[in-house]
Amino acid sequence: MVKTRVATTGSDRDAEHRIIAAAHAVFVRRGTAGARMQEIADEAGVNKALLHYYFRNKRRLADAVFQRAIQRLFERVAEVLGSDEPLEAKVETLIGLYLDQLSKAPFLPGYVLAELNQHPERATQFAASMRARRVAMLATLNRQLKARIRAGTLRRIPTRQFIVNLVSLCIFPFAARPMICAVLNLDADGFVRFIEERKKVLPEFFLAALRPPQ
Amino acid sequence: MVKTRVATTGSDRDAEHRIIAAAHAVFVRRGTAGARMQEIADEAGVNKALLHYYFRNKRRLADAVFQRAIQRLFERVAEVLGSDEPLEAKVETLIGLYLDQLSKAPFLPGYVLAELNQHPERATQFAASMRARRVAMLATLNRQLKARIRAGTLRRIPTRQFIVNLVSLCIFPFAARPMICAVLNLDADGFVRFIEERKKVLPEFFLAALRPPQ
DNA sequence: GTCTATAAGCAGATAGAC
DNA sequence: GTCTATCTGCTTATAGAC
Repeated sequence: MVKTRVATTGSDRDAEHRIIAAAHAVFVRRGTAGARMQEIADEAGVNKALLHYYFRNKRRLADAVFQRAIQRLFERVAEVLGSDEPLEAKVETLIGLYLDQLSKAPFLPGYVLAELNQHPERATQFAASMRARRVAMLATLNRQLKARIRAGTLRRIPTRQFIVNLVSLCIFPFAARPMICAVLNLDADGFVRFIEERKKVLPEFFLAALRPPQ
Repeated sequence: MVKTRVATTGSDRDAEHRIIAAAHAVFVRRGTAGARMQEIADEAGVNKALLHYYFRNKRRLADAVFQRAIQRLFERVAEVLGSDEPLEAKVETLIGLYLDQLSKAPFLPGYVLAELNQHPERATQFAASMRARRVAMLATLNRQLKARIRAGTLRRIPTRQFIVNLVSLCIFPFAARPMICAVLNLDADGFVRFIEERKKVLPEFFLAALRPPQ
């Protein structure tokens, strides 16, 4: 008997979808080693055995979740970085995009970084899923920077340092959220306001750093 | 019978010291949930039971390691941030100190961030160990920035954004090391060179961002 | 496809000899 | 203080009914 699929939105479609959504939530907050299949089953509203039916074992489920996570985290960002938009506009677009996107998934960066540090094989998985975009993105950006430096309208900076600076300033506050909240004495609401403030301050700050000397 | 302590250096003093050094290594690379008492015992060259003799259980051992880690990561940094050194010098000192220190313990930031994200109770522990320095540090820095902004020798920026920017640019490259190596196609040696380059580029970049408009 | 029940393995923790 | 041996409980994974 074929089950009739009702067109519903989002998280309560079919069991498989509910499971991976639940797995995402649990892996993100506990890390792969800390996550429990039982907790995922509970959160999905199904039995533990069903997780194995769909994903065979914990490892495969974790792989699927990680793959989804890096896709979410970098898909649109890589597009923007590699686009032909002028440099200043690109920086502003990227900061806005990142801060908005991460505001909606503030624990994603911490999860991805932890996975990459604790499971070396993830780095390979990550590299593979980046390979397609990596080269084009670097080439475009490199060309833009070189041209502007030659024209004297940009402070001299290696492309890779430019990228790492930009990404650091966007991602770190989320990855280090508990640390920042402790040091700056912020509650959840205070952190939201901090990020709102950051949306205004960061583009100014970054663009100022790019202006040539004198 | 009292054991005669021979004055040796570093890691092979007594069993307790060997255990915590081993625990540090294992917790840092696996995370608390992924770490195994057996692996720690092996790395310390003692039996599992001895870990329990000295630290009673895994939780207490993990607490001790985490406490050590945050102390190493922030002790000297907080001193510099709260000192009365002039602003530009302070920035240069801090960047140099951070990049040098983290070059020697490149996995520490990833571990601390992961712990803070995955174990909410750690945030409390962290906040407690910061409380002493936190207020003084913020006050000193705030005073410096305010004075310079009033004098027109500094771009207007909220103190907390200043701190987060500075810390992001220093710590993130280490916390995201596997990610950065994948995107920039660096091996272990390439990463070291990247950081060396960064020691020169980052102070310029950061100080440029602080210069007032016009 | 989804469940219940259970097997199999492992990790943390303790008892007790030396 | 340090070891060997062992227990207990938990977690993943499977068997098999519906």
